[in-house]
Amino acid sequence: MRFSSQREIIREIVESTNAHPTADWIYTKAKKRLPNLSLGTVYRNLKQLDEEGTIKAITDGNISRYDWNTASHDHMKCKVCGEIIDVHLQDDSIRKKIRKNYKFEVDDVEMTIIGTCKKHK
Amino acid sequence: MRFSSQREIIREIVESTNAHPTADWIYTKAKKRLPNLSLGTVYRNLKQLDEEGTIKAITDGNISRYDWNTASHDHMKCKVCGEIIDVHLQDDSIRKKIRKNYKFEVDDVEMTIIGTCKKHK
DNA sequence: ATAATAATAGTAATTGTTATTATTTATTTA
DNA sequence: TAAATAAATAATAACAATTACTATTATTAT
Repeated sequence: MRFSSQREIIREIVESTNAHPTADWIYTKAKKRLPNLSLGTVYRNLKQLDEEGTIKAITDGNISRYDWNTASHDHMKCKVCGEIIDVHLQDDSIRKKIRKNYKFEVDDVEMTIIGTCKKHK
Repeated sequence: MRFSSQREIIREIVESTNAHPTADWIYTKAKKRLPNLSLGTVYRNLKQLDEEGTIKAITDGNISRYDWNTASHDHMKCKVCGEIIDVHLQDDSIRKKIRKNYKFEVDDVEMTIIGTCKKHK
């Protein structure tokens, strides 16, 4: 994969926030620096960055969000405000349990806690 | 909510499989019994059945699937064949941990294990 | 510097889902 | 039982998120 300034800026924007932004949010932000950026370029680069493991695509309802934090962690999603909060809940008991009981090779454990955050309960 | 034969058939179809079908799959199956069923009717009824707690909508990548099993359980998804296998991994240590450490009110814990199933590894 | 080709902008197309509306159907009321 | 009511429907259009296409531009190897 060769250098592109578009991709660099997209990566910087993802890395600048803990808010798990959508492609469109990233596009709007990047557009200020690259006025004739196009949305397809954002999607293509986010996919590439995800594939090379620089960022991680996560799924929120039926839309994609992007996380700079590629280390294993979980999310708590507030159904009132939609905020997605990083949290670490997994221990390796889950992977152990799978290894023990199922013939299934684990790549990743995705866990989202749905509920109400402290600001809204 | 009043009776409709469309909704009954949609519910029966969801309850007939462990394959976590999509709206479109349900539509195709239901269409054989109700030749002028429309896809909007399928979506509307799936939403209603989910809201009243008869079935549970789950998210797979960026599309919706539907599960007759409304009891708390987890999923293992094979990245080769796409199959979603029911599994029970959670114990209440996760909910306990959240209660202890965060001011967050939990409604639901969604956990999906991504990996390779026994048929494909 | 030049050639090869990956990445881009701009745009069209596709997919999954929701909204609209005239008509039909289940339920309530007389 | 028949008429009044309002919820549900089929058909279709609209929508939002994402992907595909193509002529042009930019990066890199020679």
